[in-house]
Amino acid sequence: MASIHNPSQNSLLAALPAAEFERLAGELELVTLPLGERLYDPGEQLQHAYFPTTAIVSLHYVMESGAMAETAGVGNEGMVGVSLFMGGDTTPSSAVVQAAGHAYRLERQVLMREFHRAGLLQRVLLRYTQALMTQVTQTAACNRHHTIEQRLCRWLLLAVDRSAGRELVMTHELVAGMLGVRREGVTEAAGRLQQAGCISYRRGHISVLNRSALEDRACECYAVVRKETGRLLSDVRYRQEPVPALPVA
Amino acid sequence: MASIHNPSQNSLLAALPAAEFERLAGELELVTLPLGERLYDPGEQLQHAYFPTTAIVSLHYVMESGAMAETAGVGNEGMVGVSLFMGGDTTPSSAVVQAAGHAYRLERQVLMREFHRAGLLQRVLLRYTQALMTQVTQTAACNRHHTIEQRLCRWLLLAVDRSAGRELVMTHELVAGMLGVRREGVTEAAGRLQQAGCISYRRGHISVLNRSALEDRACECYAVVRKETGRLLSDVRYRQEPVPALPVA
DNA sequence: AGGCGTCTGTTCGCCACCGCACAGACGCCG
DNA sequence: CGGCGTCTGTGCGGTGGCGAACAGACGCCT
Repeated sequence: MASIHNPSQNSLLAALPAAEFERLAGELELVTLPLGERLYDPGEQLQHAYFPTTAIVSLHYVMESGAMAETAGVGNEGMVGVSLFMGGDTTPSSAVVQAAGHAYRLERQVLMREFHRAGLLQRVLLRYTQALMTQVTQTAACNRHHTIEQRLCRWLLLAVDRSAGRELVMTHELVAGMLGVRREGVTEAAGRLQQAGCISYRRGHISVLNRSALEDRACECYAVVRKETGRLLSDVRYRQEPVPALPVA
Repeated sequence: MASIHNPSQNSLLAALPAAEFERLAGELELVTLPLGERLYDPGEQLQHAYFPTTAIVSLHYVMESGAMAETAGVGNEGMVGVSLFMGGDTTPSSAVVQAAGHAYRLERQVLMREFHRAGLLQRVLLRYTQALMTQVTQTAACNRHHTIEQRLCRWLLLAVDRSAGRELVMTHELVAGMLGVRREGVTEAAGRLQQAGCISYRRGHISVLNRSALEDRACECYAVVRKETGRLLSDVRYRQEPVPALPVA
């Protein structure tokens, strides 16, 4: 049963040299992450770091008014819980499972211990944190200057890049939460994209039909995030089986 | 002449134990940063890290369209150039001097060497990076949900917190660039704040008259950033001579 | 003192997005 | 198979912010 799961499905873990990988492998615990599960809440002391393989996790911030906005997403290219090794142990954000799947998790103490060995793991984690920062930065600018439709395209592309297939289990309502907009706004934008043949959807499911058309309608932010993630994690990339790989220089 | 300047005016440097501080002191170069100077541009290989003392630096992102938005500000509580030790050497953002003043800078190689000693400097820098991430995250959410007036209040408060006095040398035009809005929007919002007695301004200068009134009109984001920065840098705080210190738990 | 570049004030039409309200449709579950 | 909860479609008025255009005012510079 566990044979189909392997820590090296996560790019960060896969990037480690054999010795470090082996040392960690014994400590990694495979967990199943159901849709909607909260990995941590604002101000909460983190106990584990998560390395998603098939799951996708969304980092977001909830305002006093209840309004929310996603600041970054994490798939098999990254990890959840960077503040463990950055210090401070908590953040004002929360992390919620956006697509059910699996992840390997590591105890807080184990992660800290390995991080402070100053081996390749440290290097990989810091680089990933830098990529995460880029993503958040881009989201900040994007939120300010781009339309709902552009941001929806960007979000869909980033989401399918992290998925095995091209169908997302996702309602307009949830997407609206991620983008920090009204549900109706998503319905309208999605309707236009469907009419244009970029995507198709039915109650709770969204499929990407035409990647490049979506990329044309997306804002520059998608390409920036993708390119920068590729650059920083060089040989370590997003999972992208059926995807015509962007030439990551 | 140099006697009035001291590296310990920067909180991160001041937080170092004597031994580490001394070792660095010889390598720190005092520089004068004039308004508008660009410390780095997107994609450029960084050569120095900057630890501001009296200067304030703004990190921002410029879109293809030319529109821009600040993602974070750095004063004497922080440093510019975290990507040096995070890896990757470059970022898609740029750093521009927002308020003229001084900073100490460190050669790239020296910073790297000291960072990898894994002493307190590393710890301090990672914690600061975490605080920076909080600031960017908050900006992302704020850009999505708050009005120009609220964001202007937040921005003014963060700016005076980093300044010695309560007057900022700053035009509406520049502020608009930071907030990623039209100049006219800033003029209108500033007009209202002046009428309410929160601030006063004249051509190129803005003075904060009533902090608490500004705080009331600001969005929650100001308090979150300030509190989180205080928490992460515990004994290491924003300069705040005339400011009634927030109880930083 | 005069002149000019920059900064500020104000106005007007326009549009993306909001908040609300409600109709229909899907699909799970008893 | 019928029923109900959730999700999707659509329409309405309201508004914050945009883009453009221009008048006035400040203040530096000669």
